[in-house]
Amino acid sequence: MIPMREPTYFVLAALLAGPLHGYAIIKRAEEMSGGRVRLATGTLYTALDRLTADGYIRLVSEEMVAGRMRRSYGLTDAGSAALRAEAQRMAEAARLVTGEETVPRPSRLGRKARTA
Amino acid sequence: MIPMREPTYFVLAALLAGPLHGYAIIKRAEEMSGGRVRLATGTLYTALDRLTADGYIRLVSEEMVAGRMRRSYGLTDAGSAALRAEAQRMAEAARLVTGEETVPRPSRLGRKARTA
DNA sequence: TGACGACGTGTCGATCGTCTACTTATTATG
DNA sequence: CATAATAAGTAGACGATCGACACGTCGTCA
Repeated sequence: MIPMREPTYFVLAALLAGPLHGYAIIKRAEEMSGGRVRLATGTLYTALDRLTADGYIRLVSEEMVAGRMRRSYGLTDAGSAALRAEAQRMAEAARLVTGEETVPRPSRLGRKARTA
Repeated sequence: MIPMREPTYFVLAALLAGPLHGYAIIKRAEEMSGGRVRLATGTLYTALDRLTADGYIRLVSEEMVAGRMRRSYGLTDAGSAALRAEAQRMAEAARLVTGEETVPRPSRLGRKARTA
């Protein structure tokens, strides 16, 4: 599944912090992208079906709210791996043009030995 | 023209160092991507027409070689700008997932390289 | 000599994700 | 009372890509 289109990428990215339902994914993607990425509903719901069929996300809950189903989806391990692989690919492609290097941001938790 | 698909991005990226003809673009894109990106001829030649119509590249030379046209294309200013904007977009999207930061690589040659 | 791979440009039909537009329905705001 | 926001979903069209095909040259290897 390489490469991924932007809407698909943001659907997965929106789920990084935990499961969300459809409409919340649209809002989260918009927020993450600084307002730039606005998932159309037609894109979102077909993407949810496709990503579920591909095993990248899975339905984690179905609750009835105001007489309507609210379905929440979460990343699977495969989806998380695919998302990270895609981020890696984009970073490398971008580097070809920007001439910049990426350095790991120092995390104060679980600091590892710096591999210079 | 946001976002760009990967083949389109690599057609433009291949021209960063100067004009190339069709087949050379395919080889350069493959080389730049470490062998991963292999532009199909159907993709390449339709992309060249489209990018020319959009003003991102332009025909810079037509020579007869072995009874056949060899057309070389070069980036326009608009194409160069679009390519950099796209690289920027990808770097930002990647950063959302990888949790890394990009730092400018110190260039000891010309600062603020002028768009060829 | 004949086969084969690399070079080189180009077309065609199918595929697939996305987009626009539409539908349905509840709740909150003016 | 109308409008916006929340919420889920479908249908048809569009556009970039892909694989296959077409056509021809050049150099190499058996």
